[in-house]
Amino acid sequence: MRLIVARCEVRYTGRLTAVLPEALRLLMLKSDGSVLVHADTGGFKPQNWMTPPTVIEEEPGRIVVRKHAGSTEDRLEIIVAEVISDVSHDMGEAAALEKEGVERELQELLADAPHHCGEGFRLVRREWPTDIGPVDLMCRDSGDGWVAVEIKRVATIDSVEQLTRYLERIAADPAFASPCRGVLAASQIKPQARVLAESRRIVCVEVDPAVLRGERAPDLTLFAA
Amino acid sequence: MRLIVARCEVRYTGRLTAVLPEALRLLMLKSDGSVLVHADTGGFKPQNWMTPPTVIEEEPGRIVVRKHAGSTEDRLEIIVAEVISDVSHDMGEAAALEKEGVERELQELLADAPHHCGEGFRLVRREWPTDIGPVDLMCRDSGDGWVAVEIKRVATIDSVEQLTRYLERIAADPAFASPCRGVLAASQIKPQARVLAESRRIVCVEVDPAVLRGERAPDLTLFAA
DNA sequence: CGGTAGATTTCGTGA
DNA sequence: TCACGAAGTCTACCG
Repeated sequence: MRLIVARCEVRYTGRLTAVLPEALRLLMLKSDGSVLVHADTGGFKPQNWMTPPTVIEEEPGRIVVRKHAGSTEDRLEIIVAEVISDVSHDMGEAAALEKEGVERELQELLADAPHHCGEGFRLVRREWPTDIGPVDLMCRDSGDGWVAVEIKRVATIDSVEQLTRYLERIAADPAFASPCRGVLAASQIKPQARVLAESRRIVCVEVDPAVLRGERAPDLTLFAA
Repeated sequence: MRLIVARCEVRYTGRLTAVLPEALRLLMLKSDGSVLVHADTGGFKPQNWMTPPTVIEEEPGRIVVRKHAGSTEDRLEIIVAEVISDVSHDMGEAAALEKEGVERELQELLADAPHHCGEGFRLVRREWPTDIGPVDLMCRDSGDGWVAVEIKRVATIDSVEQLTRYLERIAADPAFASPCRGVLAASQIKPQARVLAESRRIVCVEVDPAVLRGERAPDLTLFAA
């Protein structure tokens, strides 16, 4: 990784046109071809950047980063007025991130305990294929009726639209003799999503990942213990 | 801005739990409180991070970053095994980014020239309010009929869903005596969005921002000149 | 390579 | 503060 602290002007042309007036910034050139321009503020996001694959050309006072983007070309031009610091570090391989708590884990937990989505639910299969994408969980309820379960970490209006599209496709599928209803299961369900879901007769279920993992008893809060 | 190159292990707990095994990485501490952990690969995104507002505690061999996130707390813990480099730079204010070419500009251009959305279109108002959000442009067509125009840079299935919701709300609004049709205007319309739109009798219009800006003549390509 | 869905999305804006 | 929509979203996955 090469780190350059420099007074520079930056121009980007591609999906939009942008100009950063001359100022002191950090230029980060990664070994995978990424180029990031960071200011001392602005949080997470670089002020400007280019993701791999890139071609980097360097000449005194100027760094040009190019990238093919369909029929056109993305171009990041850095005009360097003054270099304060320019160092390189060989970092080798940085082991990948291990994480839990995302939607994938929620789907695994609910697949192992589908009754948390509704009383008497039994799993038929995960990732049930339809012609517009897979339903997260396809279940049968206590009356043997079909239930399509859509799982989200945070359920929004878009989640309801997504499940609605699946239900439309399933309703149009002659393989389904009996009707299929929908359940939206999520750690958090936005109020507007809940309203839209219920207006479409989709059942909303909020699930607590800690309960599913067995780390906390259901129907108990921290204060009730 | 403080730049630390160090062999370190990183643990994050908050919206999820994540662990980065010990490896050589760049730690970026911005003056606004942002903390970013970058590897030499992985492009745009830090391997781990925390956005302001944060509280940073430092002791030998350990940096802890905290942040209030609703009822709980986000915590980023960096266990530093070996420091390779540790430098600080005063960067002052980096002037803001100036950009054009985004959806906002497209909406302004089409508001000034609504006939690009359909022959004889006249603008009634921008950001026409409905109870589920504003319609980008509300127009009248050559026959004095209502037209709701949704503007996107890239139109996807979600864009069609959004416009459909607006049209549903407008149809249910007693203030509209005559029916309102929908037009989806975008620089690029995804094929599946086009199919869904046309199945719902929504007209699709692809617009070229360069033509709207008057930089290029309509109905001419670069090769036709 | 294009399309879809997820993300600790982040980020801005308006109520 | 909350909620919604845009983003040069970026990224992984699947066809």
